[in-house]
Amino acid sequence: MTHDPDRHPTPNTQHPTYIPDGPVQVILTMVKDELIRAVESALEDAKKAGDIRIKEMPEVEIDVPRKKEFGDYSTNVAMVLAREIGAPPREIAQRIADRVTEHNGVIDKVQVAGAGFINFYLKPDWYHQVILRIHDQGERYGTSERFIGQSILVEYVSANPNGPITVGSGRGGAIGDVVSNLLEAVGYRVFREYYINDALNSLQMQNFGKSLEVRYLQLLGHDVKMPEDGYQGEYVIQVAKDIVERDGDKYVHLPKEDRIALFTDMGEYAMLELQKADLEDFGIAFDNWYSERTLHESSKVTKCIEQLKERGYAYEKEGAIWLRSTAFGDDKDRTLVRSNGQPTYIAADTAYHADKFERGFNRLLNVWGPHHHGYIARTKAAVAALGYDPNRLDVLIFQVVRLFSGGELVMMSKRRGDLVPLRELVDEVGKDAARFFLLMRSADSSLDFDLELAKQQSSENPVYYVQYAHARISSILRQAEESGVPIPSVSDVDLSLITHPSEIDLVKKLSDWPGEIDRAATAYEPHRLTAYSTDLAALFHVFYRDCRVLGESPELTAARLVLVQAARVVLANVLGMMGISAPEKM
RNA sequence: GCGCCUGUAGCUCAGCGGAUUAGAGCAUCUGACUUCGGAUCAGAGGGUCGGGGGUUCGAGUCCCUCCAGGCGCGCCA
Repeated sequence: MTHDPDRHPTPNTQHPTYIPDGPVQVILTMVKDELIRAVESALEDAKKAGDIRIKEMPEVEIDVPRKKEFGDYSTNVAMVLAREIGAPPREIAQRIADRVTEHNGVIDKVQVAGAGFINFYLKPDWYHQVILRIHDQGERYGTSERFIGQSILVEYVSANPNGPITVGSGRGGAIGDVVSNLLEAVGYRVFREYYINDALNSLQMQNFGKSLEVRYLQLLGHDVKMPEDGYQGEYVIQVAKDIVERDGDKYVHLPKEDRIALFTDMGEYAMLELQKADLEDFGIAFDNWYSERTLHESSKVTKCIEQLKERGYAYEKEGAIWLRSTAFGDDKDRTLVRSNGQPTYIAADTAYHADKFERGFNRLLNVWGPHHHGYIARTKAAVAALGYDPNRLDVLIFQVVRLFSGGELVMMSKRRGDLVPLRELVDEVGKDAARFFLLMRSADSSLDFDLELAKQQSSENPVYYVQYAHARISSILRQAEESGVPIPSVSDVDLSLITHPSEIDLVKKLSDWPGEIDRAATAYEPHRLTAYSTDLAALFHVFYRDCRVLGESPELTAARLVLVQAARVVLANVLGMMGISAPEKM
């Protein structure tokens, strides 16, 4: 078994890198920046003229208003300044608005509204720029170079190698995978890693080895009983069967201790293979599988403890060695080495995090399951005790998954819903639906997975709804080509024919994509993508109802084909970012 | 007892560092197909944003407190 840590991060070859070749202007940012500059210039002019008396320039924020009657963008800067100036916000807003237009070419109209908002209406040709850009950038559209030159190691799933990947871990997998995609899209070099909790002294692993050993002996007719806390799962018997089939009874006569050690090893190997396959069929692949055991074997754990002692953050008490994590805000100090001489999980995890930093990553992200929030403080403390800035480590905790079928909570015997094997879920609803549903809620919320809905092939099922939009677009483009209408080149098309409100709404949504990526990536919020994808699909369907593409005048058909093409690009990009297929036919 | 997460429409949930009249899907009711995929679309009803204080010109959003639910608090991992 080879899961030696790869000491040097290598470029990720298994996933597309979203790093663009040349400088990329993010559209949303571009327009926002222009508007910010326009407002700032207006403010400075007003200040010079004595219209507005302020000491320092405020930070100008540009928002997308909730309602489109309020324009394309708006700012609340006048309300922010109201207190300092001591004048009504609307009056200040008017003074700024009067000076804004002369500073910017994309603004069509400026309006003061509400409590003192300045609403901006953009010139229509700005939307044409969006379409041009999407065609120009294709699958790179939406990516940015914001974090170019930075690297991040994302650790996720990291289950014990003693069973199949569960639905709960699957949620972590989907989140980790898509967050990784997002981080790549904003310029990070991303390294995806699975930490194998395979320490030999771990009770879980020993217990697993014993259970496998018992199943093996039972299959060979020996009268041995499973330990009460043993692993009852069917898969343990299957692994034992495989061993009997391959090796027969050759382990029966070994000393019991040796036999258990051997079966722990063989079991782990089998489970890692199983887990890799489970994850692969779920669309997840790692750059590296990092074995906890190797940390002990290479004495990195020992060295790490020595280092902590030297730094004064590890001490001996009652025959054990403790981490002084309270020095960094943890509730209590934590045991690093038990009085029987065996290092704890935390000791290994500390060494592991040190190793991650030593490998040269700028940032670390751990995607952890619901039961690990208590470990954030101690892990950060350990990192800080070793002299690393704990702010370079982020931990994303996600909540439990519950499976529902026909309104009933699914229980597997006595097991919780999130202990159902991921494979069973994927077999039942498919990879695309499984991923979409597991991504659908914010990580902070527990997730109720509706199996019936996920299987449904109707618009009620969001993943079908979104994929249907993509298939529908593909169908239009296909039909255009079949009927001899060539897909025009953007430069040959008169985009000023794109004027219908449904067309404009669609384009505006397309223009949001770079901003959506940026926010979802920097806040580690992959669930935003599911919402964005359904919004985009909905706007396409509205457009489809209102605007015919084929059979209009050649010029209008050409313009709409270009728009439809752009929608397809973005829809495919969103689905691709989520690891979900974008079918041309369904 | 301490810590983390959650509490928004009948249900499942969005609501970004506070801001113009709180949103979506489902469910309910009413509508739309001789033409590009009806696996679609339109309209209607439905909310004291768990309660109470506070900060603010302005709070679902920030602070405090209480209540309810989930999950953690090991010389287990």
